[in-house]
Amino acid sequence: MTTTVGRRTTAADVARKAGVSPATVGFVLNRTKGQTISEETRARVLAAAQQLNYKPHQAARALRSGRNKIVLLVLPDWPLEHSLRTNLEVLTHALAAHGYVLVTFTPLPESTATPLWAILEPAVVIGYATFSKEDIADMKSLGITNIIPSPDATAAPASTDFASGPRLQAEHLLSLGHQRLGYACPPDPRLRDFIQERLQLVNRVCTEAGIPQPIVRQVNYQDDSGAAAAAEWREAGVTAVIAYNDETAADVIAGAVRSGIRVPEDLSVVGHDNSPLAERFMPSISSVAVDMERLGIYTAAIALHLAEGHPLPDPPSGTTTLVRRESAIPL
Amino acid sequence: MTTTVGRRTTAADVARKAGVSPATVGFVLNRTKGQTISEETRARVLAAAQQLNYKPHQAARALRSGRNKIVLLVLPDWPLEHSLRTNLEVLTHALAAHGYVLVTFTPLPESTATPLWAILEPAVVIGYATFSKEDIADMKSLGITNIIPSPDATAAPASTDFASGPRLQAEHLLSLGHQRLGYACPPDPRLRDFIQERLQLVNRVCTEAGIPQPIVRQVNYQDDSGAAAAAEWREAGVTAVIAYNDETAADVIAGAVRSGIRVPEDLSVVGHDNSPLAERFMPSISSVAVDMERLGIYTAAIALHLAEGHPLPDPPSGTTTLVRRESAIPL
DNA sequence: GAAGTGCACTAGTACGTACTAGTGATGGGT
DNA sequence: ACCCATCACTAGTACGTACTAGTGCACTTC
Repeated sequence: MTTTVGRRTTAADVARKAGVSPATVGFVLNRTKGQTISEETRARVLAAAQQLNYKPHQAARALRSGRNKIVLLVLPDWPLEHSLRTNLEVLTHALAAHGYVLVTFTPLPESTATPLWAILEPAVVIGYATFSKEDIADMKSLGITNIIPSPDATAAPASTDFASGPRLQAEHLLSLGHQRLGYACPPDPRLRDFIQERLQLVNRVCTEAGIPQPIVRQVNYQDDSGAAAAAEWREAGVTAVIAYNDETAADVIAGAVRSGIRVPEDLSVVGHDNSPLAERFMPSISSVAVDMERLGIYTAAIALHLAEGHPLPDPPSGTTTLVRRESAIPL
Repeated sequence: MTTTVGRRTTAADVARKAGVSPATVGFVLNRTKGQTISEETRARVLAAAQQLNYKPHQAARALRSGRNKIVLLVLPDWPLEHSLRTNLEVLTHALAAHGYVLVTFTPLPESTATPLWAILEPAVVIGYATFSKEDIADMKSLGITNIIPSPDATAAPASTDFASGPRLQAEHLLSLGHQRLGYACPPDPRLRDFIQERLQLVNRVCTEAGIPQPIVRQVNYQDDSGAAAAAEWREAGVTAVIAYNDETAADVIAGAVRSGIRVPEDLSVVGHDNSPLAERFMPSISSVAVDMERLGIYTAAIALHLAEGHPLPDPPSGTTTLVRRESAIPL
């Protein structure tokens, strides 16, 4: 209840109250190794810090130690998938457990504003899109070396497992006996590269199985592209469609049903992300679920490995599974 | 290309290169008012800073000036509505335009971890849930006085306009001639207070219109509560249902349709949030759209007002509108 | 020509922390 | 009795910035 207006409590205040030097306070509070402090003094310092409600000034700490406890997550400027939200939460809390703070940031392509990493100078930068050469050079010039995915080889955090999603979609439909597939993707130009990536994985499975590659169509809920695509697929003998994500799957189903093609009787559909939409839609949508919980924890582990030298755990496996629902049935 | 390993470029380096004192560098770069610097010197300093790629050390700046440029957004630990995502993006960029950084944070109820505001000591804290007395006391003890919504009266950022959503839902159904209403909400206990709030707004409209208050039912996609609720409503003569959000609306529709009650012919349904689900669902769901773009800009303006004394704009109005779709028709 | 005024700068310091180098005291070994 | 090691601390400094309190100089005013 000491109303010392304006002045914040510093380590010096704690030192004065505990009757020791500021250095001792630092040793106690930071558990500095290589320093021996008597149990009695330690207790006195701790008590004083508690009573004064001492909180170290982060800016001063960062200035002195030359590093802060910020992890910057750079998100792409494209529509976010539902599952990312879980991922963010898990990542936030896994890092917070070690005193780190997760800051998210979406750079706008047209913006000339300083990227956030120049302002925050985070201990680690995680990119959910890959960084450009210029970005990496910029970061390195700022002394930021902990970058995920690592620019000089070594593993990407989660992309390995993400790759198995499209594979699962294709294999699921093949195992149901479908031989002629369609692929549905949203028209959003920002997604182009990702669509290509997923599509290639699907193509590879088809090639391996000795069936033709899927017929690709863009589908949108704002027009009748869903119905048009469904008709074309039907014409071509397609019996099952792989959708880029659950929303696109819903668009395909809506387009098909509205033009008299039954799902799943006439056309099976598989989505991706296992979003709430997939569970709620009528018919409910078979989809690929990614265990964001474990992936988030793994990403946090990589970040802490880079920042603090924590041991690096093995990459998780089996984080991607297929959830069977109503929208896909055997041929 | 000077590979001065490890050492970062400081204002002193710039000063040396430009042949001036470090103070002058500060004056030029910060456009300190009350200081006159010749045009020639200014240009020389700017050029030197550019060449050395000088970026002020944020921690040092924060330490010296006593304030940083972080705005902390505290998000509640409840399922996020779709619209929030847009809101976040707008807020992030509106603040970034003035050099501020938006950090989001979700405290976990069971967690004993230090709240993020103690670590970051942000210039402004924005809460999308209201803060507890303890939280506010904690912030004040850390010298954080810029809190939104303001603990000592004055306006909340967006809640005013959020309040009109439930009102719009009810008025829309009344205008379609419905006299006996149902209210559907998700069972999530974390949402209880918000459901209560929205429900009361709906109740008020009903009372004003002289019709009975809606019959409230919890609805969930995991069981047949949707079908059960639909049956009970029908029994009671309910012809239209207000849903807490679009997901709940979808649950109601799914439950009704699966048990033979047609939507909208037998039962009209109105959602809230105008999420992608509302557009895609079959039937598509009439819903309340909130203009997150404008609300985000307004929230940023409040934050900048508190942090920098920027002028406070008038609160936006008409940010909430009802989008008519297939799920609600005249009685 | 003395005093005053404004310009264009500089020297130097404080912010709060983490940590290095050092200091006195105690104790063990020979 | 002497030396050295260990313990338990303390004095003091550097981190990079923003800004206060000057300083020297040209130029005007009476």
